[in-house]
Amino acid sequence: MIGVMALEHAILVSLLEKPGSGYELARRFDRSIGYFWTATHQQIYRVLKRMEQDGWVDVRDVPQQGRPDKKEYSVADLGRAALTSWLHDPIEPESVRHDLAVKIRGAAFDDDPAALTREVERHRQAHRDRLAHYLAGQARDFPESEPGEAAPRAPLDAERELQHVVLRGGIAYERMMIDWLDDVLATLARFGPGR
Amino acid sequence: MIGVMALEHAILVSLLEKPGSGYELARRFDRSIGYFWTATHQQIYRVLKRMEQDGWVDVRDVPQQGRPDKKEYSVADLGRAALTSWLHDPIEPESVRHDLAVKIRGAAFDDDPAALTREVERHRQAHRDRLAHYLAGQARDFPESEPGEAAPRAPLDAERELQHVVLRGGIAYERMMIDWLDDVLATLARFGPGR
DNA sequence: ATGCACATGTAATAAGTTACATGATTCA
DNA sequence: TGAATCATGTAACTTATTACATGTGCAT
Repeated sequence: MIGVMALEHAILVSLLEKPGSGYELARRFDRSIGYFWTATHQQIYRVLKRMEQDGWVDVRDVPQQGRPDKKEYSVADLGRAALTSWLHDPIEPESVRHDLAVKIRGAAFDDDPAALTREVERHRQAHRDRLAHYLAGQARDFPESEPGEAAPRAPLDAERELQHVVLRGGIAYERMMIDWLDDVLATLARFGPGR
Repeated sequence: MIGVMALEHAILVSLLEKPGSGYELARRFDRSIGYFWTATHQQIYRVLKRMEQDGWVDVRDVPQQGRPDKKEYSVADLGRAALTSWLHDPIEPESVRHDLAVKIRGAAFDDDPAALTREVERHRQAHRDRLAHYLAGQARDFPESEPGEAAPRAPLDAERELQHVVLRGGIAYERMMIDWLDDVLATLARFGPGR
């Protein structure tokens, strides 16, 4: 078996970090985990059901005051074994899908290339927003990391260190994207007015 | 309608750059276009058939010597209009899927974190290979760009400039990934031996 | 009463992957 | 004759998206 079905594994990692309900998982997938994996609540509930049937997770009904009851999921032994197995299984270096790159090459055949400039500026702003959000998260959750320093000075526990290095990856990605979109805008400006 | 169904649009762009058969498209999706969009030949033949039915592309039987005949596809007016419409339609800044990031956070719950080191090294090598491939392509197809210079000196035609800026994006992405994977390896080394 | 955050789902559709299948021509 | 490249497809399955659907409790 090759590296497939990663949503299950992302859920397992998230539940190992902290047990929670489908709703809570959906919110995490809009935040920290969502930085490198997206999933809607519909998908999460469906997969969670299957994982429960397969014995990967345990469920516990949690009555709540002031809000609807919830089902709290936690990782069972079988789930942990499945995760370990997946972790030891090599995966293919991911194949990227960049809609925006398709649009940029497509702009050569567009009568109105100014539309692309506006679109690229929108995306650039979105990446700036995301970068600001990541940096705020880093300052809040990893205050020990000095600005300009790639790594914390003293070794911490593995879980936190690994969360931090993933966050640094997100930060590097957003910075790269902003720089590249600047390059795209400069390129568009160079031949745009002369058309 | 929001920005969906981008395979059709990637095919339209590719056919506008140069008409070709499904087989040729599949090979392009393993090369230049494949840098930012992947598709198998099965997918391409299926979508091409639908696009033909919708009048987006024209087909022409091309008898060949020394090899099987092929169907050459080219973009019809309806297809060009569909592309323009999609180009002018804003798309969401893409949601990323990084299996490797899931694995990295998951490694905190793995008995054998050395397995992740090997996996990260494999990925790092794959990104180095891809970077070398991109740089070779740049040297071959855009010799006017000086090393260390972000952009060509004299304005070229839009199609080439846009292809080049997309390639520069691929190069920036691979460089960022290699640097980040170095950071990951350093992080793993810091707490790995002490476990 | 209206809207919002919390909470959990089903159904239909679209998109993507994997396995299977065929056939031509060239070259060793 | 056997492998490699070129060329085109079908079928089954899995995954992801979109639309629809329901209900609690709190605050305004």
